[in-house]
Amino acid sequence: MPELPEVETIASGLRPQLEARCITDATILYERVLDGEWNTPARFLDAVRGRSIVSVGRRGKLLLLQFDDGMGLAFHLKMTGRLFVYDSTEPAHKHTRLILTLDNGMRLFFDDARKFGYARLFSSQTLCHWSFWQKLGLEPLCASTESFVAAYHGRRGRIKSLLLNQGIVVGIGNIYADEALFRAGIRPDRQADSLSPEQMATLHNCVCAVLRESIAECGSSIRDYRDAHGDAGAFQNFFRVYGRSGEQCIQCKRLLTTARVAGRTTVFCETCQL
DNA sequence: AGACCCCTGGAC
DNA sequence: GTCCAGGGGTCT
Repeated sequence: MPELPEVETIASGLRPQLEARCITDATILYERVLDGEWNTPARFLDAVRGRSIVSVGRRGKLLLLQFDDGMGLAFHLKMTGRLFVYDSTEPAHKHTRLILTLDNGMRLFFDDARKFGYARLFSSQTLCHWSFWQKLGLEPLCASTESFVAAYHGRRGRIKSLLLNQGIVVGIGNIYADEALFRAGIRPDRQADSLSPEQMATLHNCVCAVLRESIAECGSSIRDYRDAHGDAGAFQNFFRVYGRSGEQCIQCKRLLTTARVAGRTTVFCETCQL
């Protein structure tokens, strides 16, 4: 699934196609794609028709369409969600769950093979009752190193599971957790409270570096991810550990180790990461 | 911290 | 068939 760089890439691609457009209609092909207070087709349709999109943004791994009156629509793509804009001739695909029709005749498709993703309408009122939203942590690329280090201070548990915790810092998933920890020379199973502030500062630098480099490559395409134009990203060609279990460490040439950390497959180098 | 759960599809 | 997958929620 899309992590921060992938959602950022999708937002960049959708922006010119959606900004200043009006939503004239919606087609719900899978009812459970709707989340939140407007989670029935009737409520959703009634609330979304006629809204104009003033901006396309991202918060953590959520893609946001902001309307003009404090309302908005949030998409969580989870593992296999995709967003594309097509012209009116494009038929719904096998995994299309939601279609928004625009005032220029184009249509925004939300496709999601595994049905984990959702679309959630929100208003400034309802946003405060959405606990996932309320709990979201720091944006890593906006946070100062001091605030990043402070956010993890006093937290217990393995560092990788804390990196995956969206309540502390947002946007990091399984790929970028492993890649950042390798760059920082930190084992994924290290207890976070055993790391020095200097090591945590290094980790912040590595998190930012890997996220920025991935954004520059339009994200990582392993299986399902495609940007808003249907194109694959290229950052998978630059992975140092993710998906390379059993291959040689690029630094020390020893074989990379695979483990299960925080319930996720984890690849790291036992020599280079301490 | 772990074990499930939500689902589907691809690799083997 | 079995196992795996860019996420996150809940329950023990």
